[in-house]
Amino acid sequence: MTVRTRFAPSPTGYMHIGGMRTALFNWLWARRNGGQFILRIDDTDQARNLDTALAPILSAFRWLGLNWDEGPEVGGPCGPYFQSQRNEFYRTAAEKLLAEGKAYKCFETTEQIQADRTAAEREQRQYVNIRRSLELTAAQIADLEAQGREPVIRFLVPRDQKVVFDDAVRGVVEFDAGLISDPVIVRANGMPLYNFATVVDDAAFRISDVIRAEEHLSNTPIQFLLHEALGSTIPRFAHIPYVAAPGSKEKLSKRKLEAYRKNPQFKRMFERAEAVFPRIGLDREGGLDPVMVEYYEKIGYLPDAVVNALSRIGWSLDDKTEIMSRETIVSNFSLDRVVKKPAGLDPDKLDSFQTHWMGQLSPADKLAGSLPYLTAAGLISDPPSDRERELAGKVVAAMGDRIKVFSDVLDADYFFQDQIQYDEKALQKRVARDDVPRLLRIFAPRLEALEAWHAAAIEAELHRFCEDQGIANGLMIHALRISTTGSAAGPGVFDCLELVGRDRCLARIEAALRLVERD
RNA sequence: GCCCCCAUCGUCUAGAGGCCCAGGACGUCGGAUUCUCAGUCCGAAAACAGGGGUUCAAAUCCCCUUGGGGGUACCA
Repeated sequence: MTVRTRFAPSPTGYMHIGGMRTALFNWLWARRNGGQFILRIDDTDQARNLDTALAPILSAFRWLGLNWDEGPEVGGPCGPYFQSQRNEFYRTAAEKLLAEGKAYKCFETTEQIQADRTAAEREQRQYVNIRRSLELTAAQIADLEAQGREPVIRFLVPRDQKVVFDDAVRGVVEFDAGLISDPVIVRANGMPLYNFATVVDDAAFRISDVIRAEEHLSNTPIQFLLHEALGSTIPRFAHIPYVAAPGSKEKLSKRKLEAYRKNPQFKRMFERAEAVFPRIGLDREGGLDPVMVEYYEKIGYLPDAVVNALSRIGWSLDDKTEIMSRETIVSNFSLDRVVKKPAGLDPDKLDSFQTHWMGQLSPADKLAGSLPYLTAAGLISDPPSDRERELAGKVVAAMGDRIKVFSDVLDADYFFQDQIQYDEKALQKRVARDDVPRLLRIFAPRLEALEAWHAAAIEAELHRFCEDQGIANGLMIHALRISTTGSAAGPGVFDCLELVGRDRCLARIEAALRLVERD
């Protein structure tokens, strides 16, 4: 049997990182088995603007390279792939169940149901709905309908059964159907409910493996029974652990964002967002926080790093392998190596994957990834001129693995701007000390007189100077770094000087000296 | 309340009765390299939730306790 998996997002705007992990496992399982991965849009509660809510989700899939074989924009033989357009299928299925006596119209009022529930609670037993509507005669039903009472359709759960299925990650799981309330499968307004629409569609799409988060485990007996009632082939189920919030075992939720800020690692991510997004013209509205896939894209993570990190949440290849290419993951992924306990996304570990995959990038790719940040921040023009592009190339090369995420290139803004900000503390520590200002005043003219302006020549000149003066190289090196870049950290100082350019170096040394001497 | 699931270093995990006084990775802490930062390289500390069984032998199997989590909708 061909493996067909699906992921069914609701169009809610941005793509949740936990949901993406579930999608990834579906995608991996399909790819691993040479099957198909299907995207279906669960938009049964309608409303909302579908296009604006769906576009970011599809774009997140594209960014990560999780291509879908059937679904929105690509179509496929089982379409339509929007549940809102599949109503006739649900209606037909519901009518079939009704006709076979496997479902019934329920006229129960919400007040009555509430009362039944309260009674059950009082007796400390599981609430199971009372099937009063089943007692109604045809005449009574006709009467109620004539009164304009709109019934819901409930699935008649065979309560004498035990539902047993072999979950690919949990093993054999057993539920007592006697404890399951008859689920509403069609609302009074005619719209289907999740459990029902899912079953009808999974059958219609010939889904072989339902891989989903474990919060759906308790939906499974209902879906199992529905499949049986409909006479469709029951898919294999695999309930993978949900992605936990940082520092807890709770499900990661976008509603609890404020609490996550207190987690040290997540705090760092939020701070990075605050530092980067305003500079590239993004506000932090719209869910650009570390719970959403878009955050990682906009900060400048590599899809391969994110896929690598996501694949390791609840799954491992063996006892050693951590760094895995997409191909390695695809060819080794298996459901029986998925763990059962919830696991959190570790931002530190993500960063270490990121550092690794960034290191694998060619200079050209690194530049290509960095350029959009430089243009968005207005550091170079859009599109960049040849000169800007050349400078950017050199800067990116000089920055080396200091660029961990593409937006880190913004740390090198001093190569592109005339005006720089001096790091006050560093200035005090490295320039405003001992003899340094005087030495800088003597050294500046020697820089000015240098024949060729490149790193090696500058370095040679500096060494000569330090020897003449009988001082340690470090003294001048630090002073030069701070005064020409404003920053205490960065690429090798001679590269910095070369890239800043002679005129700007001289002007900045002068500016730094004035700042220091003013005190 | 009821149903279901889960439980190994701070974190992600390896471990499916002897290979484990528990292995790897991230993080942390030391040290080396160095003009800073980043990186790289060495090294260290760090875990089987508790209690009962079963067995010659248990992190691994069973039971109980505790703890965590999910579900219990005309949400998905």
